[in-house]
Amino acid sequence: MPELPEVESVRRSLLPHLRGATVTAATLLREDICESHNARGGLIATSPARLLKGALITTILRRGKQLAIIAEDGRTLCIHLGMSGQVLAVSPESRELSLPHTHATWLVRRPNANPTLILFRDPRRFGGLWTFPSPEALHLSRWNTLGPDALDADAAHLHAAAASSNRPIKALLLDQSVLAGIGNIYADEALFLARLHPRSPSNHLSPELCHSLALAIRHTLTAAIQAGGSTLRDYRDANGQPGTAVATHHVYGRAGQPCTRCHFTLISDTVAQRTSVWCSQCQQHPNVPTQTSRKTPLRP
DNA sequence: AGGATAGCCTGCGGGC
DNA sequence: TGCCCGCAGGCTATCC
Repeated sequence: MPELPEVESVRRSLLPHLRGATVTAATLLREDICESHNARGGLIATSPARLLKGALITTILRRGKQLAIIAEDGRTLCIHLGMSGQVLAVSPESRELSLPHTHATWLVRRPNANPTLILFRDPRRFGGLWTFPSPEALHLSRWNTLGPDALDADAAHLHAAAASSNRPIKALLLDQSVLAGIGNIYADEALFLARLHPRSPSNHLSPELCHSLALAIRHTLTAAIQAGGSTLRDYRDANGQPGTAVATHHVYGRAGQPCTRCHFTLISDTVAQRTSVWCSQCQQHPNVPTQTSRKTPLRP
């Protein structure tokens, strides 16, 4: 469930705890959730130093659904939350230390501040940690497979990717190599906003429809970030705060309820191997492209 | 080669 | 009450 807006919310809530902080201890409690890589991408043994022990943290990057904590000397820790992962900043005396499925911890200290304990939890273990000697090594061996960040969704790029595929448009949106950051929730929401049927063949989308869709993606993700992300059950930011974006969902989780636009009953079915919800009245397949394709105005 | 599918893993809710 | 089943989900490996 952590998709781009949730991961961005974690990044923003984590940054005040980590920027300018020194990592005084790094502990891996479960070895198989972490992979360490050398500069060429080869696998090497994980150590506290590779998990940033002794490092001064300068910033946290995000690409799609992945985070990267960057140290002044270049050391880079990539974090993927999978579907149930959490990064929590707590007091070192906190009881949350004993939460089950805590796989790694970092003790960090900022100048003139009390120490903070950072926890990585991931009950379902679809997430994980990856260490690299530099941000370049991360890009080389991991982030190079990702498409542009979905916050920068661009009509021309989307159209180019769509034109070469007849997969349903929803499958294209979920493909992280096309656009990084969209998951099941925001795919459905963006398609609703763009009035596109999730089963629309990608190569039937006109440049105008791709423009509407890119706009809808950016709008959906930006609004969700402002709401702190969608908390269905587990999601929390680094301070333990849930997000309120669920209240703004038009379709996800609303099957059987009336469409917020036309009041028809929203339907649910499997598209691209994912439970999908849409309005059969508002969301149409695009007409097969013609010389005189109509512009479809984007109206929430 | 592109696209569909299986499998990973745990927690929770529904049905019996 | 307790058990079992199905489902949720991102991503990789594998198959067609």
